[in-house]
Amino acid sequence: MKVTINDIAELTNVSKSTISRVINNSGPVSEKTRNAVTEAMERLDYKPNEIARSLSLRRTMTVGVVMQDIRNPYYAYACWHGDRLLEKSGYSAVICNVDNDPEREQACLNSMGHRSVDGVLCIGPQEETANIVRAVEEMEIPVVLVDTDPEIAKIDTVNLDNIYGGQLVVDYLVSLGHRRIAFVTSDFTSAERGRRAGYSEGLEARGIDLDPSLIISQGEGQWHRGECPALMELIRKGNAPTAIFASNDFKAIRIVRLLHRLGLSIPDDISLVGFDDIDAAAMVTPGLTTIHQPIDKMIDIGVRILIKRMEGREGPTEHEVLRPWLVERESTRKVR
Amino acid sequence: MKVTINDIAELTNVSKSTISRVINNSGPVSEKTRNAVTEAMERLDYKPNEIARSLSLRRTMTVGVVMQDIRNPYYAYACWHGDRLLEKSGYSAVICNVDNDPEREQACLNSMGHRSVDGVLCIGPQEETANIVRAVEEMEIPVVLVDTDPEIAKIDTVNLDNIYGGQLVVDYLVSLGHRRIAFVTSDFTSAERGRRAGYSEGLEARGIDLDPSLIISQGEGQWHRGECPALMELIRKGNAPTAIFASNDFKAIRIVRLLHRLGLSIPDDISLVGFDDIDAAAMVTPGLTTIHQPIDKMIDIGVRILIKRMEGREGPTEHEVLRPWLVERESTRKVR
DNA sequence: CTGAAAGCGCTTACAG
DNA sequence: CTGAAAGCGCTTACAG
Repeated sequence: MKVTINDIAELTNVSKSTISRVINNSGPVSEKTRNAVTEAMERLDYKPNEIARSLSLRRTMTVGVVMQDIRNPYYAYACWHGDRLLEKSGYSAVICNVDNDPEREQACLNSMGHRSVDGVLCIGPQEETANIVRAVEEMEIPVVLVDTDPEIAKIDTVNLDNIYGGQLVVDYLVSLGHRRIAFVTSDFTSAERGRRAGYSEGLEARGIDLDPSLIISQGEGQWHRGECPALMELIRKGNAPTAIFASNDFKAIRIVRLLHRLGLSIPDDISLVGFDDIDAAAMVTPGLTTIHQPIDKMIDIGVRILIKRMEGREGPTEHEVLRPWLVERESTRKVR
Repeated sequence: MKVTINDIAELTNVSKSTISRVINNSGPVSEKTRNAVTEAMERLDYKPNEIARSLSLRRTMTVGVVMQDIRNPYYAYACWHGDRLLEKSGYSAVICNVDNDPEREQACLNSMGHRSVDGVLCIGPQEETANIVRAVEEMEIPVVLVDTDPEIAKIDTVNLDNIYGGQLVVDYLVSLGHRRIAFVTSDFTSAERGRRAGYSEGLEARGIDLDPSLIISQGEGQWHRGECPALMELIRKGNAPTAIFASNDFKAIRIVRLLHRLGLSIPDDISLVGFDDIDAAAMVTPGLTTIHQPIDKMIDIGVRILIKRMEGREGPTEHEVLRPWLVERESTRKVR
């Protein structure tokens, strides 16, 4: 039923070699036959079968995008941006969601091989990076990693300077007079661990002793449920910090809710700083002071590298590291 | 470089017909040759080329998912859920983002034809439905629409009863003693228009005259910028409603911010109800009372219909309409 | 149980 | 400028 190149050949009495030439604008074709063919294609509403094309050309012009969790708006945005860039360069994206599950990630990477994508872009942090490294090494197609760093020299990566970001937060809070600054996290990803390192180093640089009771780490499950018993305990005992640094905005927003229930006001009683600058950070009340992670720039660079590799350009492995910056909103103020 | 079925044939001295049989478990193969083939495949780490397979079989086992805006967390969730279901049935999803742009949507639908997906699932409301209808009619593959209703009898659709949802809100607010209930919207999609109709009908059913000054409609651009001058004006003039019904949670969250700036408290000064029950509705402070739209169920049904169609089962066009329900949180209270 | 052959819908040297 | 032929990597009647 679907019209093929043969139908056009039959209708126009032109060989499919020539028709292929007009479709792809490859090789010389006389004006006359070109017109005839073009007209026939329009008349029959002919569209080349991309599958057949891919098989012949041995390239599919699609790239696989593997996402840890597309439900996370931050990565959904990254995905959106990547898709747009790829499309501009004539590629289309096949998005594969792996839900932070290393097994599904492995399966996904495998199927990317089967489905014959021309390259793979992995977006988002993962707890475990061993499997991705193994998978990448087995692939014959280029892979670039954005916002996840297995620290393997031969894989192209684009990352944020999380340590610097952590320091920024501490510097800023200290400049507002805060000295009792809590850090809340899950230490789930290397990004969070970097932010924690920045927190420690920032305090040290300012000559503030690190109080271990102010570092609160709990599983992602608890965060999802919106609980943080350790922090509640601290406050109940009268040891409340004057400021809280949350390892990401998602956790910061949870904290807003918890403090509100306790009758504490942000920023009057406690200042709060997040990390990432997700959309919700600006929408929430009070607006969240946070560290802006330029995910769009990171994706820009990642896509650029990937396209370069897919076009066969070799060159040394790239490891880009971008610097974040602070966005001041309404959740922080000078300590009383 | 990539190992093909021919390499296996050569290595095992078995014809590729037979090898294909063991790969697909189609037709009889002796235990002995099956073992030999399986072993060879493992040894060479052979993976069938899905592109070639698709070309032969004339089905790709992929479905196109067209999203109006994947950055919208609500639809990102829908997409995630759909992807998961499809995967369970052996399909993989190609997600295509169209950014509420009818032209990009058209292009996307066209390219879906090229890329030879086996079916298309469209998720999310669109302002204009004429083009999708046209495109769908030209397609030789099944298409089902979720949460968008062009009101065309021959396209399968799954939708929410938005009118009923709007009535639910009014009933609930009236039961709390509210009579001055504002409705804020953009009237952008048919869903919003349905909610508005429910609002009007709900008021009428309760014998409350509709006050046109309490219906505030403004473009999505203004909502994005977080402005709502008409509402501000109303309040400044002392004509504040006692409750506000926002056509979706996104707008409700904007309202929270605006009222907060005015020094008004939710729910003490004004009650607020949203629509959709996005994740943020539960995370925000105060927790947002809203109408739960069971998008996962809607996707379930949509995918089920689509798979049925892709498997060739005909049957009458389906138009499912689901009922939403109210989720009470902290943004509403009895009128003083 | 197994294999040779044709076919899926394209592209691309090669020869004319 | 144009066409016949081979090939991309699979599947599937058909014959044995």
